[in-house]
Amino acid sequence: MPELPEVETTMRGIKPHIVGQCIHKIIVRCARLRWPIPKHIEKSVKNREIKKITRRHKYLLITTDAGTMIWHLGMSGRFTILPKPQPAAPHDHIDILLANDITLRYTDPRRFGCLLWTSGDPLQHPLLLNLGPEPLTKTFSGKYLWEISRRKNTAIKAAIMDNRIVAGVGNIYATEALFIAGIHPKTPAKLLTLKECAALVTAIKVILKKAINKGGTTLKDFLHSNGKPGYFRINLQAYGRAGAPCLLCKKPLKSCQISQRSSIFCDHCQPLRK
DNA sequence: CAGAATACCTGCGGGC
DNA sequence: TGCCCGCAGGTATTCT
Repeated sequence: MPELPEVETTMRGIKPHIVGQCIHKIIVRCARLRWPIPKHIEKSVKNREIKKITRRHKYLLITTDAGTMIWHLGMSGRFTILPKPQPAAPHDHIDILLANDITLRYTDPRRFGCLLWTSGDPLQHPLLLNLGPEPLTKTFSGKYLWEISRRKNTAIKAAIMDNRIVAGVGNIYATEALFIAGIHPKTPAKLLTLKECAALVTAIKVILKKAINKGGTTLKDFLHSNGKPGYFRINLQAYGRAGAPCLLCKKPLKSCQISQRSSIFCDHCQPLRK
């Protein structure tokens, strides 16, 4: 159930095992992910060398000498590195067999993930073309968020989860960042001051970096005989704590829905302005 | 156009 | 115990 830090950790975890390796074969057991896996994928990747793996938004881009696999983990996708072939369990939809005998396995119970292929520049793919800046770059600044918010009536939480505004802030880290910045998630974006936007952007960067660092400690777990890397969770102050006492003022945290997603906040520490 | 609802799936925990 | 319900960290697509 990956957000950006989990995708970043996944990338770092599998990278040393797959880059430079030749793809012996790809086994697709179930092609019905969010979109069907292209039929030609077997032919496209066979005997190709993996040149690099990168991340844009929550997409993992595995580039070979012939083209790029565009991979998304959806809500429940994960990769496992298997040192030798293993029987497939339920939801083990894809295996990539590498020349070094290692298998890169993709498991995804809910099948909200996807595996697509492009022979061109993956950043020009329709799914990636209109994404906003990466949250950990300088482009994503308080001033940027403030300016783009001037014409946005929508709740600030919906705005920071809009991947056209900033790419890769999911429900957990949006919830946490708003708590840290002391901003009510339902505040109309256009009401935020420049100072509040700066605080929110800083909070987003801090929480994402903290999570990525925490994920770093699990990197070694990617190479397992039968193991599953499993996602980590940093200490969360708001997400998942509805009804529990606010860590700042002890009042019970409240819950509400924003864009069909649950949002946790403290109505004392994150007062609503309308 | 913006913004909100809908759709896609399976698994899990809680209540009865 | 077993069934039913609501909920889950994703986002493209469809709607109003």
